[in-house]
Amino acid sequence: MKTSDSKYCKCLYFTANALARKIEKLAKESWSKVNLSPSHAYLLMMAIEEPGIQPSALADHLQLQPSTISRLVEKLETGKLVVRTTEGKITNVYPTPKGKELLPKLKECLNEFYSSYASILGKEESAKLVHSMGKVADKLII
Amino acid sequence: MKTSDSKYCKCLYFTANALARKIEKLAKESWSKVNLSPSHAYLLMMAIEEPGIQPSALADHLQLQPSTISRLVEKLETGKLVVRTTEGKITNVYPTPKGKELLPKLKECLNEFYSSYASILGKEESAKLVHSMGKVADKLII
DNA sequence: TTTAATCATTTGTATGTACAATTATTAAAT
DNA sequence: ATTTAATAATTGTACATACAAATGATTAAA
Repeated sequence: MKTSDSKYCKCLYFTANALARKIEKLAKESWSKVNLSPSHAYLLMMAIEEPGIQPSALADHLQLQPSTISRLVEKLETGKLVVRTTEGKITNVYPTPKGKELLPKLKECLNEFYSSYASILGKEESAKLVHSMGKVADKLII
Repeated sequence: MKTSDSKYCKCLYFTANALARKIEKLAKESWSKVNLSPSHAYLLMMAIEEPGIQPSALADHLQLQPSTISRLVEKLETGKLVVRTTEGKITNVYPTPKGKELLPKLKECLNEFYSSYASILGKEESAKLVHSMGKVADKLII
């Protein structure tokens, strides 16, 4: 059944979640090549591009709760892709060499993901949607 | 930080999920009055409006996996809001009297949720967004 | 009629996410 | 200077969701 045939297709909750789940699935496929979930991959990319980035900044950029960031970093650390150092109350997250090595592949996955949805939705339409979703999300400061 | 200020604000994965999480939060607040998560509430409403509905139909309408439906129904059954009967390979989900009693409150929550986001986003803009998200979700048959 | 395939649903297990509480550190206020 | 408040991050716990495998029932094929 199509999303727009559902009984609740006019509900923002329902539609936003249905869409997010489908996109998540597509993204997971793209990142399966590096054995990372999309969230882990984005976090790792941030740590590579901004070595020493703090969990609070990661939470801001990824729009996730600090506790979630802890868990994500924990897992990447187990996989030896990042390391944490703590001085005082501040923690820094650095990529390991193994993590840095992954960068080209990560970008490949990202591009593959981009083009996979662009080919389905159209480049312009998807960009427009992303923009309007972002605008709406901004207003929902809860 | 705003969603549109994030490093990944142009990524469909990131934006769709950030938006969905924010909406989920808003929805949870609305349904906290009946002590149900939004998904449970929608499922219960469907069971009330279509007594005997099958898990597979629920999965279709709610765009969730059958296993997820099992778990949702399980919990509603524990709370004595629905019951399951099984004949052969087919299961039917019926609301209990206690479940049915909840209907007016459920609709109140739904309306409160609708107006809470309409007041933030505007009635027309939110309707437009829902529509375009639905259209995109339809294309993403994965 | 027996066997195989398909279908509807449920379990086992894992994962990402969040909330609330906690620890540890730094800054502010009296 | 001591107490209080604020900040950064982590843990305990819980939950919605999904995948893969298993169960049980029906239908189709041999």
